[in-house]
Formats: sequence, structure tokens, C-alpha cells
Amino acid sequence: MTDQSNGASRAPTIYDVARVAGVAASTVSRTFSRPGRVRAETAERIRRVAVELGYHANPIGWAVPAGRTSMMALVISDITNPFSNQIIHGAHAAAAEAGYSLLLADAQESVLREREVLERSISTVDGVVLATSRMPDAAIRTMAKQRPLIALNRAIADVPCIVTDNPRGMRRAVEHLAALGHQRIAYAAGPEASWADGVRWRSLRTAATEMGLQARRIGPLEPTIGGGAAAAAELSRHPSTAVIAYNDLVAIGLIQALAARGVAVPRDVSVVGFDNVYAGELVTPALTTVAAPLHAMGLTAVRNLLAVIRGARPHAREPVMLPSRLVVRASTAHRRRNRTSPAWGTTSVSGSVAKSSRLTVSGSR
Amino acid sequence: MTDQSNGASRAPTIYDVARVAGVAASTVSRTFSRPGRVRAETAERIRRVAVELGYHANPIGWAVPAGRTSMMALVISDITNPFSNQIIHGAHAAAAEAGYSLLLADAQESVLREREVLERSISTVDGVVLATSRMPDAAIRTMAKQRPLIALNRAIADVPCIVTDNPRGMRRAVEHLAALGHQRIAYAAGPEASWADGVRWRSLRTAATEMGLQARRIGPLEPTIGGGAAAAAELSRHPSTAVIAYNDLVAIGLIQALAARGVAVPRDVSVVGFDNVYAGELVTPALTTVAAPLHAMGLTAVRNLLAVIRGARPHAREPVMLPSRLVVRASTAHRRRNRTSPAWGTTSVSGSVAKSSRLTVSGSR
DNA sequence: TTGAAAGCGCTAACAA
DNA sequence: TTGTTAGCGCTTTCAA
Repeated sequence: MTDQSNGASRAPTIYDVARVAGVAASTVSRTFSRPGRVRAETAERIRRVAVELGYHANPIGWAVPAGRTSMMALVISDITNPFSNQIIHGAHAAAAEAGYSLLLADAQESVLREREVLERSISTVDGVVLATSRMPDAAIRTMAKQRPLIALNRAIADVPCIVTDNPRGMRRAVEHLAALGHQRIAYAAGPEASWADGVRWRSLRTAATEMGLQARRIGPLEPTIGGGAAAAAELSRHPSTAVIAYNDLVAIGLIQALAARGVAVPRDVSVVGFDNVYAGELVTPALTTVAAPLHAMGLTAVRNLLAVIRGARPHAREPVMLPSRLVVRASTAHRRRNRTSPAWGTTSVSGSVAKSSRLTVSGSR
Repeated sequence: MTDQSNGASRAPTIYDVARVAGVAASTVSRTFSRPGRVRAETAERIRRVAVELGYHANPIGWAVPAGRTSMMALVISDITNPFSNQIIHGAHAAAAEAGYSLLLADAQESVLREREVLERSISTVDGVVLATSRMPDAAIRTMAKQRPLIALNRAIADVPCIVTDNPRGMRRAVEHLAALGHQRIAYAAGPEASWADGVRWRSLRTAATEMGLQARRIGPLEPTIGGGAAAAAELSRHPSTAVIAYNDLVAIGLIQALAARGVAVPRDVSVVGFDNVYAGELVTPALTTVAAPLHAMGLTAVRNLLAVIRGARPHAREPVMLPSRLVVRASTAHRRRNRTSPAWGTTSVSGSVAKSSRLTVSGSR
């Protein structure tokens, strides 16, 4: 009554093929790994038997003697974030191109889980890309000792890193807002454990100071739509005419929540995001944002990791910095000069700029 | 001058620990795999040595005798599609919860690449979730013989499948449009290799016929924003007052392209999408869509796969069907009765419904 | 409670 | 060109 129909019967091994074909196991191995070193007829016979038996080389048997698995791990702080999508895509492309498989691990914005998934996967893979890590520097350094590791979107001494030029991007954003006449800029901050958040806030303060503007900080916030909504509440209490958000999601959430309160973007407030997430083009008003080359970052991280795996010495001294640029769309506009503070709480619609946010306001009342 | 600072020195093995601790390798193994079968003192000593040496069990050594790797592959037709995001998320959650790692493979909408990545990973993993596959049924069945496999979003005889209730979802959409007074519905079709596309189109035709409506098909289209734009061109030539799109991306692209031509949604045309992608809530007008429980699908697929891996007999007879529901938002509205065909090409704005799409129109002229 | 030995699927080194 | 042997890191008998 025993029923093995489940495919539970062991897959055929190299020995099965060898036996049926009447050759030594090593010959079978050679047939697949170095063809040419096997007589054509023999190879042919072996190949036929292999197909017949449904033999497929088992890479894990191969990985033991080789000491490497041709897999790399991509540990990412939050898969849900649209931010992740393009990074994953770029990383996967570079990995596949090199014959590597990608082990994906989601940390769900939790340091604990990040460490868990990292520890589980690190010994299986030849290397690790750690994207937007929330772990402390020391923990990351420890991991980096075990396996080749590259940190993405984070700078850590003695660990090869890839970051975007946040300071320059932030400066561009501030210059843009200054040119539009804004004098006080609020920063809707991200998670405290975020390295990028720290850099962005410091860069904003520096740039603002140099240009004679005022900067203040709201948060920390969840790096999500919900976080943006929370920022709106805070912003209502202490208005600003311009806000730079930790990321696009926060910016979008902020715009929506502001709209629900009758505050229109960009009429009353200008909003700038970070990351240039796909949805940012789609929303109304389209989001002005500091674009990070997400796809390129994933790509570069994996390529550099491969180089390290193959024995290159990472120049851990200073992080590889990828350029970022300001994408100006519709969520920023001239500060209105007819009032000193924006029309918080009023619902009057007038002026030409106002038209372009009319919908959002009327739609949510 | 040889410099091994690269961490290239082999990681410590169970034998290293055994030697230093002065015990047999099997004792070290036991210490970690079945504590309790080792004397407390000995175990303690071994553990201390392990930490000291920085020993970490190598799962690939473990996988050889065990014959399983505690990894599963998720092969997905297109990572770029926001659709994928939530599926991946659900799948990862279920896998992690069971102590499994997830090997992610992107097919980039190419049958060829799909087969490649699948073949590369299939023998490494204990099972495969094949999401939105574009491969022919026969090829999938062949793969399913090699390893436990579950198809997501696709029904294949003799292969365990998980699908959403497309017919019911489509019927809801049609009923909704009929109730709004629409009599001709255009379907903006997806890729020809897409199983879901076939089901959706057939369901639309059936539902339309039963309700005495007319249905026609535009496409095939790329399942992207660009595909939606292409549909807009076609739609201009043969107007309809209502369109159901293969997915949300097509719907969004269509709405945008229509707006660029001065056709407003939902004033002139009502548009319904499929999938309930995140961005659908964010766009203007917010998208009416047939929601698939994407996260639940990823979750269910992995859980069922785990069951099969553990020896359960999959009930391959009929696919597991997850419910879908219609999410009504702002991209659908009553058909305007003051004209027989919509105001294609005109730019007049009037009526209360019109207001809610004013922006899109004015913004893009 | 511990040790010795064999074996998982594969490759590499050496012999024939 | 092919076969034999040893070994990758680990677990699992079987003895002691």
C-alpha cells in the first residue's frame, strides 16, 4: 500500500547514470563539466542515459567540494517599500548575468529579524548585499568578516559601501525651494535607525544655513504613507511653506493628508520627496523628488560583490558614491507672496497654480 | 607578501572545533543538532570553542546527507510589476515562518529566461512557486515532476494551482459598469501568453452577453503603462464609454494617455483595472479595480508548497481559488446621457462629475 | 556519553 | 580516454 507517487523517490544521481551507462562516475562528471575530455561516443551514450533517467546535476553536491554555492543573499530592510523593487530588479539582473542566484531576505524594518535572516542565509551564500540596513555598524562589521559583504545605502568604516550622493541631492532640493521663494523648510524625518535619514537631515541643515534659510525637523516618522499623514498633523500645528520628506512615500502621504485638511500642494505648501519611486510620477500632483539611481545601485552592489568574491580587494576606505539628481515635477511651486502664511484651513480656490491641485481638495471633502 | 586579509581563509569546520575541543566530530555535531545527548560539561566546552573560533554550521554540508536545502524558489514573470511586490512579500513571510529561505528568480516576461532561471534553481531547492508563468502547460508539468511545484495565477491540469476568482471579479466589474449605464465595454488585453488574460476576456464576454451588453477586445498589449498608452490610441479610433483593463498598470497608462488627448476619466470614459496595486489608490482619479488578494496568494502558495514538500498529496484536480472583489473608486462614473458618444477631443468642462477629472486634463495640456 | 566509520552527490588528482 | 581514490562539511549508524 505504500504510495511513492509523490515524486518522493530520490532524484537520480551521477552514480545511477554511470551504472546504467556502464562507465565510472568521474566520466559522467567530466561529460558535463569538461566536454571534450570524453570520447564523443561515450559522451553521447552518457547524455542519452542521463536524459532517459531524467538526471539533473545537483548543484548542492557540487557546492560542497567547490566551497561556493553561486548564490548571493540580498537582505533588504522592507520588501513592501516600492523603493525595494528596483533595487531587487537591478541586483537580480547583475546576479543572473554572472550565473548567480539571488536569495532574498526581508527584514521587515526590524533589526531583530534582519539579524535572523542574515544569520540564516549568510553561510549558504558566497556573499551578501545588505540594503538599507538598520543594524548597528558593529554588527554589520562582524557579518562582513564572515562573508564578502557590501552595504547599500549606508556608509560603514571598513566595509565596502555603495551610497547615493545625498548631500548633493539635498542641496539641489534646497536650492530649488529657495529659488521658489521659500524661506523655511521643514524636514519630515524617517526612522531613527536609518543612516540615510541622518545624512539627509544634516545636509539639509548645512545647506539651509549656508543659504540663510531656516530648517526644522518633524519626526521621526514611519517611512510610509502613514508616516506622511502623521507629519501632516504636526505640520498643521506649525506651518511651513515647504517640506522635504525622508522619502516619496512620506511625501505622498503628507500631500494626501494635507489635502484632506484643505491644504493644497503646491499652492499652499511645496513638497519634495526622495527616491523617485515609480508611483511618484503617477500621483497628482506629480512629485518633485530627489532621484536615486535605484536600479543602478542594485546592479553596482552585486557587481562589486562579485568582484570581492572573486578576490578583489574592496577599497573600503570610502564608499562608492552614485550621483543623485533632482526631478522637478508638480508638487513644488512659488511661495505665495500675498500672505505671510499659507491658507491653512481655508477652502477658497483661486489663482492659476491652485487649479492644478483643485481635484485633490475637492475629491476628499 | 601573501595577504589573506580578504577573509579568504576557509571558515572553520566542525573538525576544527572538534580538534580544539578535544572531542570527536560527531560529538560537535550532536552538540548542535541534539543537545541533551551530550554531557553538559562537554557541550559547554564545545560551545565555547565554537564561539572562540567563530564557527557557524554550514548548511550546505548539512543539505547533502539530508537531501533537502530548506530553500524554495519563487519564480516570477516580472519583478518590475508592482503586482509582484505583494506576492513576494506574502511568499517570503510564509517561507520565513517555516524556516525556509526564498530564492527569487525573475523571468522578465520572457519564456526563455523563465525556463533558464527555473532550471538553474530547481535542483537547489525543495520546491518551487511559479507565479504568473508564461511557459506552456507541458513545460510546467515537466518541471513539476522534478520537484514539488505550485503554480500561482494559472490553472494547469495535474499541477497544484492557486488562482483568484477572475470570473466572479470580472462579473462584478461588468455589473458595476452596467449599473452605471454603460452598454459597450472594451477590454484592454494583456500578453497572449497570460493565462489570466484569457480567463478575463472570456469571462467578460460571457458576462456581457448575459447582460445584453457589447464587448470588444483591444490588444494584445504589454502589461505596463506603455501598454495602456497603446490602448488609448486604439480606443480613440473606436470609442467606448467603458474600458476594463488587463491590469492596473494598463488602466493607469490608459487614463494618462487619454488625458493627454483631452479625454477625461471618468467623465468621458470609465476605466476599471485588475489587481489592486498600491499605486492605484494614489493616482488621480483613484482607480476602480478588481482586487486580487496578492499577499494571501503568495502566502497560500508557499504554505501549500510546504505541505507538498512534507509529503501531502496535492489535490491537483481543481485549483485552489481565492476570492476577488471589486474596489470601487473614482475612475468609474455614470455614462453621460446628453450625448451618444463621449466628448472625444473636446475640452469643455461641465457637470459635477467632470470636476473630479479636471486636473488631469488641464495638467497635461 | 562518546568515538569511529561510512556515506550524501559531486569534483579533482592521480593512475592506468 | 577512462577508472580509482580521496575528500568537501555534515549526519548517522554502530560500537565501545
